[in-house]
Amino acid sequence: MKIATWNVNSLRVRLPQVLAWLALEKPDFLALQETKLPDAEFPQAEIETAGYHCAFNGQKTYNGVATLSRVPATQTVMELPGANDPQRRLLATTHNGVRILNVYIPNGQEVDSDKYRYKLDWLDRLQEFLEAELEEFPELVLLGDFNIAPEDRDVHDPQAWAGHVLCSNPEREAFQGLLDLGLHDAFRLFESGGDHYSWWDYRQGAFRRNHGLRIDHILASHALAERCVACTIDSTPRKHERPSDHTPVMAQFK
DNA sequence: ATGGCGCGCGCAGCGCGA
Repeated sequence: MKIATWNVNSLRVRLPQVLAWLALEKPDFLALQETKLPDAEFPQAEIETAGYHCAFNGQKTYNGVATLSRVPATQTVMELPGANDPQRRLLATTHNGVRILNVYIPNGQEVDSDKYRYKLDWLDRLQEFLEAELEEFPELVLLGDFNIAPEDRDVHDPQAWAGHVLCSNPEREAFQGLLDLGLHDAFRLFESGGDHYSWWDYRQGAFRRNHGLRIDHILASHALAERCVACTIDSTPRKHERPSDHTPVMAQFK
């Protein structure tokens, strides 16, 4: 079983790359973030032709998540409990007993801004939701664009980023809180070193210089982590013409 | 110190991302 996540920064623009990547890697699941299109404009026919079912939770212009899968979804949830939030950032689905929580966690813009407070509040609500979900679904994956670099080894220049959004202590503590509920960072099951990133700024030749951050994650419950045999970041799509600034992360389970 | 790129919207230039 292969499970992947990719922030595509507009599915309209990136659809050809997504279809090519599906054909090449043949994952069982692909969680997309920043689809940036309303549900009525979701390219369902093209993706079904490629052999995937689609669950999607989108809006115009901003945000939007979708989960592509070989097995159709049941038990779909599109809202975190406890808030009436118009931003489409969550999609929870079940596929033959495997629970997939696809998230586009808020960016936060700047520490102490309103958007930063919204991010921390969103993470609090995710923590509560995840706790309940783990009781119901032992085989669970929480994956997506977390907009958090969990540790300094996930940052190309930790000194420059110290205390800034994506690296601040409250964000990192919230990330650790998710792990403490019983999740494992799949990438760190296999690789303890630095220089492995999932996002690079479009500017300053950041990709060429490997000036990136590891902010896209696949977190697996105990039951699935025991079966995890690989987790890799595929940087090849970042080399394409008109790339997303994020690149896919994929985990394999026996 | 600032913006640097790419996207959406919509037709100019701005908000946003990270």
